[in-house]
Amino acid sequence: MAPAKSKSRSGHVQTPLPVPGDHLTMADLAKVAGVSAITVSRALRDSPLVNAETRARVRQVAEQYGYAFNVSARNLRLRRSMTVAVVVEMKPSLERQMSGPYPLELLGGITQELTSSGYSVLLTSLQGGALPNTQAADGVILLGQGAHEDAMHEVGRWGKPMVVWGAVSRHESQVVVGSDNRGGGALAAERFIALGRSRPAFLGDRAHGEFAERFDGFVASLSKYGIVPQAPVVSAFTVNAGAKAVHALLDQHPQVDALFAVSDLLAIGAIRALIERGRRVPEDVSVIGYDDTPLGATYVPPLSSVHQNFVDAGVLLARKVRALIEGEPAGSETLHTHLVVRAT
Amino acid sequence: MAPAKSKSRSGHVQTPLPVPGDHLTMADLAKVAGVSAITVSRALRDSPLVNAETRARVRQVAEQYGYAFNVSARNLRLRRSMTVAVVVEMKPSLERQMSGPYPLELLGGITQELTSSGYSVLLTSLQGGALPNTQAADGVILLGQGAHEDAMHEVGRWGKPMVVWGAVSRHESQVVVGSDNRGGGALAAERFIALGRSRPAFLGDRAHGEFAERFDGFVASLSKYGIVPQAPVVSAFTVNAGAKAVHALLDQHPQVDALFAVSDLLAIGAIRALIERGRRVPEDVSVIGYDDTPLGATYVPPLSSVHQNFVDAGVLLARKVRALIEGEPAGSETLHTHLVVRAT
DNA sequence: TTGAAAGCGCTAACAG
DNA sequence: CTGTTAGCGCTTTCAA
Repeated sequence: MAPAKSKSRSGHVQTPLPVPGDHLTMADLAKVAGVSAITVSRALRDSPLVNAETRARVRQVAEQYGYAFNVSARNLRLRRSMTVAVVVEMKPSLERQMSGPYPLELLGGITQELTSSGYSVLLTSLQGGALPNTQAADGVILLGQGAHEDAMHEVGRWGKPMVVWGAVSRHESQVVVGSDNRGGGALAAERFIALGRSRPAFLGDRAHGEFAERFDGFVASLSKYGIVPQAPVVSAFTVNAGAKAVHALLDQHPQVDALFAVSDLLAIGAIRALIERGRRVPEDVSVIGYDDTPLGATYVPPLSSVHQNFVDAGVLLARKVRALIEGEPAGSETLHTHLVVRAT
Repeated sequence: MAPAKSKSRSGHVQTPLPVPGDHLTMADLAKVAGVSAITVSRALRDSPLVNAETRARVRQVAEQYGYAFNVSARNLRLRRSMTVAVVVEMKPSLERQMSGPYPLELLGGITQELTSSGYSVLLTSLQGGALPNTQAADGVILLGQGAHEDAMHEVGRWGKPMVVWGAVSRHESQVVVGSDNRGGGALAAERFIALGRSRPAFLGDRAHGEFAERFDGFVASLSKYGIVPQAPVVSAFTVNAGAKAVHALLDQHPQVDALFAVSDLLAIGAIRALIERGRRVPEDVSVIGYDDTPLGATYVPPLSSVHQNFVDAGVLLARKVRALIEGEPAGSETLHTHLVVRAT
């Protein structure tokens, strides 16, 4: 009395043939298609080890029966998860505001590239410790505003392929993708020079790796013309912080004629302060922001800003983890940056 | 000659005991701790079916040997993925701008709630069709700006627990979480009434479900005072669209004295247009935006806006899919909304 | 080109 | 409280 396999919802012991809508396995499909399970597996993966005809038949059956591939089984067998964990700081705080579409575009690029190559994207934040699921990822991408040194070390300890978004120069031993911050700073400097400005200032917290690089590029380019910029203390990322810093700056250096801010938000705060102090923008003071946010673009006056393509950045991050996971080499890389000149 | 198991990196056939740093299984831990694999499994899951002492020993060994739990194996065995797919529109387009921290906060809330209850968050976009990985999720959360009817039906067809972020009233048969859009509209209306305004207008595309609700709430509250608002055509989400709409509105109805916009961006565009047309804000025209973005809060003048807590919304979405997955009931729900009164 | 056997690491079900 | 047995669904050998 060999008990017939009867998972089918139809439930007839005499009908081992599955029914569309059932929960199917490759073995079930195999039965229907008159082949073995391994052949189904091959057909579904486009293996060259299967006849084109057979493959077509199998796929057709799979389609018809609404077969759903079991990822867990494959992963268990392959000892891989085909998953990349993305660690993001999702709690916008006062000092560290996740403004604009920036992180979302980055996520978009990552997701697009990774999913189209068969990986899936696991979203995680830092709080709460590493989940088993996160630890099972084949690789990790670290986002956030660059201050995640601790996270970097923690994740680094897992010994997994890891790629970081941030300031490239800071972490020699890691694979880092970042925009060309020095180049961005240089762009702003050159623009100011072209406009004949000679008393520029830099607005941004240089404790932040990426901003330090922008500052360096800014300073280096200006120094070719014998100019040394002011660099007032800026405590935060917000419009108010920008305004406050500029008020303080004007108290000390009323002749400032150009401002380069590390974010559009800061730049907007700067413009506000300038206007409150009777300066005209751009007649008296030129202002350049960073990130080219829609916010800046549609501000009055429309803000000139350094543009970075975050979607591309996301794609690049994804490619690099993938390379690392697959044992190929990958190095740090810097993304091209350009200046969008608008009214300011 | 029974071949000794020798996965250990140490490689000695005589040393079946694993070594810290190896790739370990529960069976390996079991050997070290002098128990069986199932006991290890129970200990690690805090099952009551295991002695406290045994549990402690097992956990200690696991810790010491750097044991990594294999999620795939558990998922295969349990026939679950412990994963929730989040479908997001990550490509900010011109008409549908993902402005502000909105989607990221939502994601933050979702991630926080889901990961802390053992689920992981799988990020997916719509393009490229449903990946096997996505289809394997135990549940789905649909984000995006509400126009994802097609996605909703597609995902609905998978027959998985699904929760949607958007306009609650639109989809009776689905579990929808959304902010109290009608309430938000009413809040704006009441504020205008309190300010003695009598010729208000609504700014936003009513083809969008959530905006239609805001409009309804706005109209309903105003009607109690016998007031019918203007509702010019607004084509997009941007500052420019807001400005354009208001210019057109002023051409037709120069006496407008209050504007309620469905987004802060739109509201800012509106203020710009008002000023260009010589109107003072708020002396001549009151303006209220939506979403209470940092952008609006720090604008000059600081924008009054309807606030919604997106982190809470994310948490709620997460709780509801989880409930659905676990077979508990869950209904649609509306989130409290309040008006932040600033200068406008 | 196809198939049979084996096993990835875990846990539910049933003994003991 | 602990253990034995079995099997989740897939794919890498190896053989035909």
